[in-house]
Amino acid sequence: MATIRDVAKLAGVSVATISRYLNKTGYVNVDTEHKIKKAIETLKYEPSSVARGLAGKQTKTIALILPDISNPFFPELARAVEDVASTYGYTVIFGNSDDQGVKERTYIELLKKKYIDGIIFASNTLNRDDAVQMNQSGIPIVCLDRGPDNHSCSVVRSKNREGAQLAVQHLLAAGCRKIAHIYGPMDLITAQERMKGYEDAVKSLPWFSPSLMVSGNFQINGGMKATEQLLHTHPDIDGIFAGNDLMAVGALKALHRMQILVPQQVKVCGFDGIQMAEITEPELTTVAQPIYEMGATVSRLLIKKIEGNLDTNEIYELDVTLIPRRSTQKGVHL
Amino acid sequence: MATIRDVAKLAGVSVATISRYLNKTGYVNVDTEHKIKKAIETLKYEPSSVARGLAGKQTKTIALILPDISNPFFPELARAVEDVASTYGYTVIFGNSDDQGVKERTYIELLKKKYIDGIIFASNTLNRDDAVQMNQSGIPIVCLDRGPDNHSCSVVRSKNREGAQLAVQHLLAAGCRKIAHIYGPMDLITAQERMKGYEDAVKSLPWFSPSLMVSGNFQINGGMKATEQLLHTHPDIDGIFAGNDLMAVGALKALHRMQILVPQQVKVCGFDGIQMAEITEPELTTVAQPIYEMGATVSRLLIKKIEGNLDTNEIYELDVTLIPRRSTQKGVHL
DNA sequence: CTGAAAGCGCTTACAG
DNA sequence: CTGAAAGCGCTTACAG
Repeated sequence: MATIRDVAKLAGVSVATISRYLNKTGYVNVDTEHKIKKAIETLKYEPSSVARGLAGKQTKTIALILPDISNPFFPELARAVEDVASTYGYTVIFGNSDDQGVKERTYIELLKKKYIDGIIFASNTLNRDDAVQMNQSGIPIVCLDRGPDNHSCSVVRSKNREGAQLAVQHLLAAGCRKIAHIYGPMDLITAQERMKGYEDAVKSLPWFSPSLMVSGNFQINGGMKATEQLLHTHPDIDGIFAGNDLMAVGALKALHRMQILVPQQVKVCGFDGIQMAEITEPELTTVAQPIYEMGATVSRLLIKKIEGNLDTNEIYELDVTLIPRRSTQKGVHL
Repeated sequence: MATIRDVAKLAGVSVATISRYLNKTGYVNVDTEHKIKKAIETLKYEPSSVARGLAGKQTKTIALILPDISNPFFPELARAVEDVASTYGYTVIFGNSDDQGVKERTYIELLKKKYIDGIIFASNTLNRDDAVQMNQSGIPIVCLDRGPDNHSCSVVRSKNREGAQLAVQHLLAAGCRKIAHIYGPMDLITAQERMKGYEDAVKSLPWFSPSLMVSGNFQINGGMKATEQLLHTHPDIDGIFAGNDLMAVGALKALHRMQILVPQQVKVCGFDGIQMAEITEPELTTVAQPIYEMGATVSRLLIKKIEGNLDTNEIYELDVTLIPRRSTQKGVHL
C-alpha cells in the first residue's frame, strides 16, 4: 500500500499539502491539485484510517450496543443505523449487552480504546455515572427508549403511552368489554409507559380491576403463561393487550391451545410492529413503532453530535400507528 | 488518558519494557513487573488500540458482511459471530451488502483502510478476483455457504442437499404422494443444492414431473405466489417442500387463503429453522440449520486464520436436523 | 532482563 | 499557497 509520503514524492510536494488536499482544509493551487490527483491515481493511494485516527481525532466509526440482535425488534433497527451511518461515511461496530451492565461497561472501555466517535445505546442498563463519564471523556452518546437521566444524552423513542391508549381504544371499539394487559419487565421504561397507557384508558371503566394486569417477560413464553393465568382468573375477558408483539404471539398460541377462538372469543393486540405479527394466524393487530425511522433518527442525531452540529440533548418522540388486522376484527361470529 | 509514556515514567522504566509487559513478549523482572502493575493501576492506563493498530499490525477487529440483517436468518448468525469474537477479544463491524457486488467491494476498500484483521462474508457476490485480491493484501476471509472459488478461502455451510432429501423423505413417510418444490434464487448455491436434494429424492418416483418445481425468491411473498401457481397447475399435490422457511410461511399463508387445510390436505416443510417457523399455525416442520453453530464456527475459523493457526482452506459442512411439527403431521383427518 | 531509537502513516500548528 | 517538524501512542528490532 502506498503511503502519503509516496504520493508526496511522486507529486513533488510535501505531505502536508497532500493532507490538505485530502481533507479539503486550506487552499491548494489548481496545478498542484492536478499533480496530486494524478499521483494518487497512479499509486492507487488509500489513506490509512488508523493513522488518521491516531493523528487526528476521528475514526469514522460508531458503535451500536443493543440487548440482543436475535430479538426480532433489533435487526431492522440495526439495518437503519448501518444504512445512515454508511451514507455519512461511518462504519458501525455492534455489540450485544444482554441488558447486563457489566457487558455494557466492558464495551464502553473497549470502544474508548478504539477512539470510537460515538455510541448508540439501545440497551437500558446504562446509569448516570456511566453517562457522566462518557460526557467527560468527550464521546457522544445517544440512547434509544431511555437515557441515563434527562440531560446527559439525547433520547429517541416512540409514543408508548399514547400507543397503548390507541390499542385499548381499538379493542373497545372492536367490541371488547373486558380487556386484560400483559406487561413487560418493569425495569424497562417502555413496559412502564405502555402499562400507564393501558391504565389511562381503562381505569375509569366499570369492569376494571388491577388483577387484569399480569406480568410477562417480553418473550413468547411469557405471553403464553400470562394468558393461561389470565384466563384462569378471568374466564370472561374478551380482549388482551400485550405489551409487545412477542408476548401477543404467545397469547395467540396459548389461546389456540385452549381452543379459544381469536378474534371471535378473545381479541388480541400487540405492540411493536415486527414482521412476525404478519405471519400469525390470525394475523396480529399491533401498534407499530417506526422501527426503521427510529434507527435512522438515532444515528443521524449521533452523527450530528459527533460533527459538532448539535450540542443540546433532546428527547425525540416518534409517532406510532395502529395496524388493524384479523386478531381484533369486529363482528366475526362463532 | 494516560499514555504508555506516563506509565513508564511513573514506574521508572522505559516504554519498551511497558510494552513487553503488556504484550507478554519477552521477559520482565518480577520487581519491575510489580512497579509497572502499580503504575498502570494508579494511572488507570488503557493502551490505545488505534496506536497499537498503527504500530503493530492487529486491530483486533473483524467484519461481518451479510446481505441483510433484517432477514430472519442472520440475526442469530450475527449473534454467534459477536459472541465468539468478543470472547477472543475481537470487535465486530457489520455491514449489509444487499447481495450487491458494489456494496461489498466498497466495504472491502473501507475495511482495508481500517486495517481490519479479517472478514466474514455471508454474502454471495464475492468473485474470484476479489478473493485473490484479498489474499494478496493478506487479509484473511472466511465465507458462509459459498466461497469465491474452491481454494481462496474456507467455507462453512450446512448439508443442504442431504437436508432437502431428508425433507422429502419425511413428507413421503407422512403419506404424501405428490410433492412439489419451491426453489430459491438459482444464483444462490444453497437454493441449488436444496433443489438437487429434492430431485435426488423424487426423480425416480412415478408421479414426478419437472413442473412440480417452481421458483420463489426466498421471501414470504414468493412462497405465496409459487404456491398459488402450483395449486393451479397441480391441484392434486399433497406436499410442498419449500427451499426456505420464509417461503414455507408464504405457502402456509396461501394455502390458508385458498382454504386448503394443512396438514390434512397439503403438508408443508421448510428449511432453515428460523424462529418464525415455531409461531405459524400450524407450526412449521423444517430442516433446521445449526445457525448459531455456523456463526460460531465461521468466526472461530477466521480468528484461527488471523492468528496464524490455520493456513489451509477447507470446507466445513455442518449437519442439519429435521424438526417435525404439525404442518406435516401424519394421519390427521378432515 | 532492559533501554534508546526508529518507525507505523497520518494531522496540525507554525513559518514563510 | 506550501514546507519542515513535531506529535498522535504504540511496537519492534538492535544493543547491551
